[in-house]
Amino acid sequence: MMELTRKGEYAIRGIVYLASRPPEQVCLLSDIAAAVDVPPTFLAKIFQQFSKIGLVKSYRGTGGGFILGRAADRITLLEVVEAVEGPIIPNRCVISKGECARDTTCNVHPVWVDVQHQVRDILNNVTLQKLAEKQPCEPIL
Amino acid sequence: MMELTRKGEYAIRGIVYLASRPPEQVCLLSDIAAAVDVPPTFLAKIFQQFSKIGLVKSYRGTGGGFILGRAADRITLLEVVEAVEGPIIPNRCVISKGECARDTTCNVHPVWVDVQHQVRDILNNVTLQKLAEKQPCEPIL
DNA sequence: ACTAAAAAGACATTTTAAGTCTTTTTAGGG
DNA sequence: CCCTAAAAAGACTTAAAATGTCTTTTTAGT
Ligand code: SF4
Ligand code: SF4
Repeated sequence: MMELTRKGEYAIRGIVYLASRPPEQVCLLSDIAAAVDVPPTFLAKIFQQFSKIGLVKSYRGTGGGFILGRAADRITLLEVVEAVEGPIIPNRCVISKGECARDTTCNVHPVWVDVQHQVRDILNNVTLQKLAEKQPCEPIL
Repeated sequence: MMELTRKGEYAIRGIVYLASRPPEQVCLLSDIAAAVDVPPTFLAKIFQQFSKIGLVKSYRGTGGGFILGRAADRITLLEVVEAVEGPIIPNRCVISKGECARDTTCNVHPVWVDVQHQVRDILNNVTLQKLAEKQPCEPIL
């Protein structure tokens, strides 16, 4: 249950890789796809979605490619995930009031609201910058 | 993303209803299904799964039906959900070490581990007893 | 004009979800 | 012992979503 799809996983890998590159450096989709081991045509679809909402900026034609739409420390994992997977919905009754007729009396409903908040909170506190930075050094065991 | 299936939703509704009935009282599947508005044949499959792992106890033949397998305060929502949906897996790299070759260096991996723990923690702290109890009284606004 | 690259959208395949139907097993009652 | 009520088991069906691919179009640099 609650499993991220491959699309979501690929999306994260791709944009984290982009965040790890020097800013302002335009990256070819084919290079990103090769680096993160994702089918190029599939990653293309994903980056088109990113582009539409401004998470990345695209340049067409010769010398084209992608750069981040904003600084890496101002893009959260939550944004990336929701861009391709849609909103975090542990159960349909959290979509909006009235989705389930029982929601006013149901004792389970608040649990899903809680889950939604916790998950969103975790993902919202992780930036692409943090994800892209190299491990400084292994903790001593 | 992360959406409970109908099967999971139906499973919860069914067993919470059972928990709301007097203990030791055998309930007909058809009655439960009608009460929680779930297709009886589908709920039958769900309760068979419950029965196999002891979450409910079944009696066959005339006068048969279902009762809870344990006291309602000793069955958690986590158990119910995992019984029908499988384990809480936000991403496949949390299934086991080695599922993703990148997991030792990947900065995203610990985020999914965190999500898994938080969600499991929430669901594990809700018992069927809490879910079955009637709202005592509305909080005064 | 030629070429490189992303955008758009139609198409294909596989897997999962969401049930249904039929047959079998079990148990109680007359 | 037979009849009936009920769950168990398993095959089957249909619809939707996931996971891609392929082709054509647009854009931009040389
Ligand atoms: S958890 Fe409660 S409110 Fe939410 S869908 Fe289920 S019955 Fe409805
Ligand atoms: S989050 Fe990291 S470790 Fe997990 S599947 Fe993705 S790349 Fe692998």
